[in-house]
Amino acid sequence: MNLKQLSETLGLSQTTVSRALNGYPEVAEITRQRVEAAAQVHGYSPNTRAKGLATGRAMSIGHVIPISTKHEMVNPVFADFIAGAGEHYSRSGYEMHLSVVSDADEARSYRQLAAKRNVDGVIIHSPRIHDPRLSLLREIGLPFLVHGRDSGATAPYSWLDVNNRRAFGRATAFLLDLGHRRIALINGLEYMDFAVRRRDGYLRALTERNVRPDPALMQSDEMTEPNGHDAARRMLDSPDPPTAFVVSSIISAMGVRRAIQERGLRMGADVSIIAHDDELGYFRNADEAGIPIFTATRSSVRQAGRQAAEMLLSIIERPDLAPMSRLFEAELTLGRSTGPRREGG
Amino acid sequence: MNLKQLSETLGLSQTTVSRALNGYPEVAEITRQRVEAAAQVHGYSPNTRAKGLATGRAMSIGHVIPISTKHEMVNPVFADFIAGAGEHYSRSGYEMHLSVVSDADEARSYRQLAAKRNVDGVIIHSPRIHDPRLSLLREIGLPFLVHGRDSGATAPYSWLDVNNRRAFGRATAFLLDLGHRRIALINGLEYMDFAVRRRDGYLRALTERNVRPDPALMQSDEMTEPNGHDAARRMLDSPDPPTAFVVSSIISAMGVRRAIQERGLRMGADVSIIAHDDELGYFRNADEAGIPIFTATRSSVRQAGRQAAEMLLSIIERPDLAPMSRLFEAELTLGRSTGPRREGG
DNA sequence: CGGGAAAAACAAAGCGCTTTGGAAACTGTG
DNA sequence: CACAGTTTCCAAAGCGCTTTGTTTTTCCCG
Repeated sequence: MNLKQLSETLGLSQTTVSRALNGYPEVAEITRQRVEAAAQVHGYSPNTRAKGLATGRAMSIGHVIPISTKHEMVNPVFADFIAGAGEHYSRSGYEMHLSVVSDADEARSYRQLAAKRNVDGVIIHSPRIHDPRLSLLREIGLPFLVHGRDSGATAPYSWLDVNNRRAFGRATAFLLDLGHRRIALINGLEYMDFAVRRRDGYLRALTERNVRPDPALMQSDEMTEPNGHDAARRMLDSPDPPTAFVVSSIISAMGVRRAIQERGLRMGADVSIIAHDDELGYFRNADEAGIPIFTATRSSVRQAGRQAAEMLLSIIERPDLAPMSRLFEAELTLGRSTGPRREGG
Repeated sequence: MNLKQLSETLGLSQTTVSRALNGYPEVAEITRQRVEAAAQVHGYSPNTRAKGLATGRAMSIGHVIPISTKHEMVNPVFADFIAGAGEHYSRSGYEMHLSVVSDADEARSYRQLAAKRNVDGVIIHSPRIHDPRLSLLREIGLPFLVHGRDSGATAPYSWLDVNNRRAFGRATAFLLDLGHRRIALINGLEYMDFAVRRRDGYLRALTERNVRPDPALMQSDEMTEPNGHDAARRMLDSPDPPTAFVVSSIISAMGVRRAIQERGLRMGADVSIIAHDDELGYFRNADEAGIPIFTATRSSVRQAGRQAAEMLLSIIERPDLAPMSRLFEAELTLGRSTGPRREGG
């Protein structure tokens, strides 16, 4: 059923039916209700392509998911972020367009998205430092919002981020307060902006307390369980092992915990861990009693997705607005994985 | 730049340019090259909405991601499946349309997808038994492919699945061969078809060896790390604990491992685990030496995504074809998590 | 009851593409 | 050189919607 057929059924013109459905004031309330009822009955929804062609709006947001060519891996937080964003899109009548591309094709992918008029805007994930996507999108004039920040950017842009520096500073300070001095950092890849900020926070907290950072205790890699395990294993087996870990992800933290337990050490009692918790659905950081397994800097990536969607849509609706940004603080939640440094530890 | 402008630049009609770009034989090779070069230079790509309107094809595939209202959780294998499917879509000139909906809105979501002509087909994830989506889609005439199967379906349909019954039968038999008799099953939610099949395989293997299944050793829940831990903890603390576990996911298996280690037991030596491994990017089941951490029934969900996309596209291109299906076998890979039953275990 | 303003409905153009049916420009041949 | 047969290109219609500009209908009041 299309608009023409529906209007014939109703004995009205296409114009009137269209206006009725789109809530224009020029049509009598009684007519509108008649039209809406008929649309309901016949299961009519306007053809997206036709509507988009007529309005010039795609009513669709693009997410370009790069595949790390190195490990062919999808960033696990995408799923939750996208779930959050998707919720808001549906509520607002937008759709979600996904492109999965190898990082080599990323630029081309964005250009096509714009040229084909597939989307009204895009969300940029995991920005790097001096991320070329920002200038590219500015050049092609596609509205965008960055999830994260780009410390190297020269022009203003809209973003949404968690205060990574503060979070990791607090986590490190907390461990220092517990008496730890050998504190390791298991970080994400440090060409990512968030990873640099986290390291900054970590380093600042150490130096503020006159603890000299040790490169041997700093690791930067993809945040997988095996990588976390591997790094922790190496550090724990070294002559002067860490007594605490600050870890950029719950997933790597599970690897760290494994390394700890393999060595007969007890997490919390012998070795402490603070992890960053994105509140991924399948890794709820809580035991049966509801107590966090890991002491964590917590910030829901799902919630970030929702807010990012909301911000991007308002940017699209009012392009004249100045770039907007939102920074939220991560919560430091006490769990079972931290404790005072043991004598001799 | 649109078609009209491009054709004016070239001094050709829109018809000719369109045909040239779409590879029709009616246009001279020399002209085609000229047109293609110009398109390249001006960065021309046809407007998707206009093209879709004219052809009646959306060139887009829908994935409806249901959010479990119970736990607000996104199935973690989606990300990898979608990555695989997305790869194939881009290669074939298709796009990917994602809808995130609470399971209550699922039916409406599919109807809208069809009515708005947003997509040419959809992939159904995680089918249940007597899944209402199959008949719904048949009713509205939207081509679809099921990732998994629906044992309760009455009419034929196209699907792609891993041989869950066989995989879990083999895993269980393998443990029996190692001398285990108390074998637990940590399964996914058993209204999902795959979970039922896995239980079937498990039960069949037990009864074939005259081992009586024990309901206390069978758990069915969402496959999260805490759930795996919780179930394993309860079972291990029971008077007659299991000496081995068959687990439906690497993620829950990590919880099982945690419970084992907490009790001072050694995985492999004291308690065995076989897990199903979807080969998720961030949980590569391998240690530094490349040896699997968990003995596993392995089947790449990413690869499944690729193949599912391929199958669905061919169904769309030739709707007259009979329903097609593909069943692959999971590989049983030996890792460090299994060993013979210990005396007294 | 007539006239003008407000309300309600409409016809048609246009969004950017594909595609049908046809015209023009080349071929080669008798 | 004329003619049929190819090649090569084109004008225009149509996809299903929105929206502009207009017409028709209704309403109110002097």
